[in-house]
Amino acid sequence: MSEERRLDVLRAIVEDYVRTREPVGSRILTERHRLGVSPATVRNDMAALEEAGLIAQPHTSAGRIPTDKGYRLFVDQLAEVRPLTVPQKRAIETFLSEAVDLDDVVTRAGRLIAQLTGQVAVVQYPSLRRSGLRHLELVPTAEGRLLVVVITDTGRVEQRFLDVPVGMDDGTLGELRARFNAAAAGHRLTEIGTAFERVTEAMPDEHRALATAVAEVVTAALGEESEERIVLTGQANLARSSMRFEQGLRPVLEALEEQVVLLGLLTDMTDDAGVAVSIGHENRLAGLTETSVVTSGYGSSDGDTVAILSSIGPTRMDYPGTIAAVRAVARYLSRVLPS
Amino acid sequence: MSEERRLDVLRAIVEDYVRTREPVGSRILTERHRLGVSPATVRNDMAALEEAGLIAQPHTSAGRIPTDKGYRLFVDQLAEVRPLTVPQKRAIETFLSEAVDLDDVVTRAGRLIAQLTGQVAVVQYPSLRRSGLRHLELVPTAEGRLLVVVITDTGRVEQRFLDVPVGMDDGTLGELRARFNAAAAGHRLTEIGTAFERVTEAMPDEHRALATAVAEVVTAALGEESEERIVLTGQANLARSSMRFEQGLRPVLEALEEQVVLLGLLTDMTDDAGVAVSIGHENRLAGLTETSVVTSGYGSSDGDTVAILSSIGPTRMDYPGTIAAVRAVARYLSRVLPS
DNA sequence: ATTGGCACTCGGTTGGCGAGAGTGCTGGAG
DNA sequence: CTCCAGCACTCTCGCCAACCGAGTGCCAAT
Repeated sequence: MSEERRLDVLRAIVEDYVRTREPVGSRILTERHRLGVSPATVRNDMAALEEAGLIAQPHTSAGRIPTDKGYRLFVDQLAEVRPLTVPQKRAIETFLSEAVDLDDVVTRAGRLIAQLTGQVAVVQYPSLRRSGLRHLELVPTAEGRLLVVVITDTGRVEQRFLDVPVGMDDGTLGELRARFNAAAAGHRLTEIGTAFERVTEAMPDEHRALATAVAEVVTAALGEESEERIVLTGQANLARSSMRFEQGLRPVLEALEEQVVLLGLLTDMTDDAGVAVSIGHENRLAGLTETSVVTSGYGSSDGDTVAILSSIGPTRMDYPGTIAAVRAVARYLSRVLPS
Repeated sequence: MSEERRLDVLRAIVEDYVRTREPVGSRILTERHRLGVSPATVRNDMAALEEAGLIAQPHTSAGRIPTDKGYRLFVDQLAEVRPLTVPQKRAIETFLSEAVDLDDVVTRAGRLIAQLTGQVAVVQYPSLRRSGLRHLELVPTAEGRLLVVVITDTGRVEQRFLDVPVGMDDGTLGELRARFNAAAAGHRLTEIGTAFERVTEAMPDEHRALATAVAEVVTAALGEESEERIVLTGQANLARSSMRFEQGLRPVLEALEEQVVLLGLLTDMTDDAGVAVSIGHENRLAGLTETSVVTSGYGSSDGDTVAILSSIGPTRMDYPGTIAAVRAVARYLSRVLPS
């Protein structure tokens, strides 16, 4: 009983089941896959695979379907990488390069993933905490309010209002702006706290209060976990006939709306290098036990990960295709990101 | 055969059907609604209502359900306004007032609507074209690129990159910024084109090219239809057991993802005054023929509509409750919006 | 105009039956 | 030791018939 053929059988089962979404039996398998052996032999292999927990049968007299564990083995060892077609690559490139600002880049990336994979796409905005500061702007508004605008080198713009008790003139403001910008230039947003401290200390007494207030607002705004934003696209794909979830799609949609939790999941599973896959019950989120998640980090061209993008679909998904699409978009995105 | 009682019957049918989501028959009706007449009489009224196209029966021996036309009559004449409870109002107020910036306001408004109505919420960002300009910022980035940041009085921030062929010094940039800001102060974004023209004409020759380029980018960016952004929340509500669509929810989800078309629909149906309702086939969008849309404009406290928010659910929805929720959120939103 | 009575219609459910698909097992061949 | 053909067994699915109940429409009586 060759070990190798058993894996061939598993691969054949996964591929067939993904394509037809019907449990696959021994006869069909031998007809469609030139395994060179008879159905009876395949049945023996199947029994072994089932014993190992890699496949299961929905009911006694039905074919087999892969288990989560089976998919895992398939993804790790059996799946053949299938690069995107040239037209697909070109489509990604042109569609992304047409984007006019960061919002546009992120939503377009989402559409792209949703379209290429036929599944749900999740794209995170470049994380503030992993970005650098490009520019800090202070805009006085009518009454005693100050608008603080932070522009990162990944293109994000954040704004906060600040109530300033004392009046201030444009000169002070200009100086403040210049000093802060000089102090922060090139630093990661997480590191500017100390740089700002030096600035505030150097300010003349009468303006020190204002300076500390600004510094506080900026660091507070950028430290907030809640400011991690994501974009969701392609939910309509979940309702396609090809996706039937045992539990219905309610739990899935609900899980997707818990953006904070969802983002946590994605962050945890993404290691810096390349694409990560989480299958079925490997997802700690209850609503996603019938789905698999394929994610990749993306970032500036120097390889730093500043955000995550991913595709979510049923465990019975086209893993090679999805992985290829996610990887490709992540790469192009890294190239296109303002840096 | 009193006309008035016939309408009572219609109202009773709508209310019962909305609550139980089951076709309602003559017996049940008399039991639950103290109409003071017997089932047989109700049957006669029902026959008349059906003749008038206000109700229908799914199959011969089932109760009646309202038609789109029936809902329309109900909404226009029969529905009793039901104000929100005090706790609900308070919840709206506190939840919205906790928002830290415009993004936050819009997403919170969406969550609120989705939660209050148990349906899908659509919230449009304040339209650029109907906003005023608060501040224009020019930020030079490393190479010969200029980042143009536009801040509106509704709190939106838009940004565009601009390639500038010639070198430029901070002084020129500062002057340009000052002039543009002075010229645009207080104007609607749609009107700043002419104001900008005067600025560019007044510039010395060597900087005129740069000035026109900036003016062009700003007006182009703000004129784009595509820059109308919306936020969608509560899709998970569509999958609740209480919502069964004949055609499944695929067409609904698809319609919701066509953001441009959807926004067009909402814009068309919103008249400046108050809440508008569009029922079933009144929606021109094919995917939304089984749904009803309740929208309201919102804007700054002076009553101008700068954006739209709405709730979308099955035609069999709680109209009074939905209308009340949409109206309330729109009002609070108008108060909270920076102005 | 309203009402009680009555025959009728039709969808939904239940139970039984047969066909088909797939399995596990066993015994024999290479 | 591996492979394979044959066979009995199991279980789902689709079909059909029968039945039940809810609800209607109509009519005659008040």
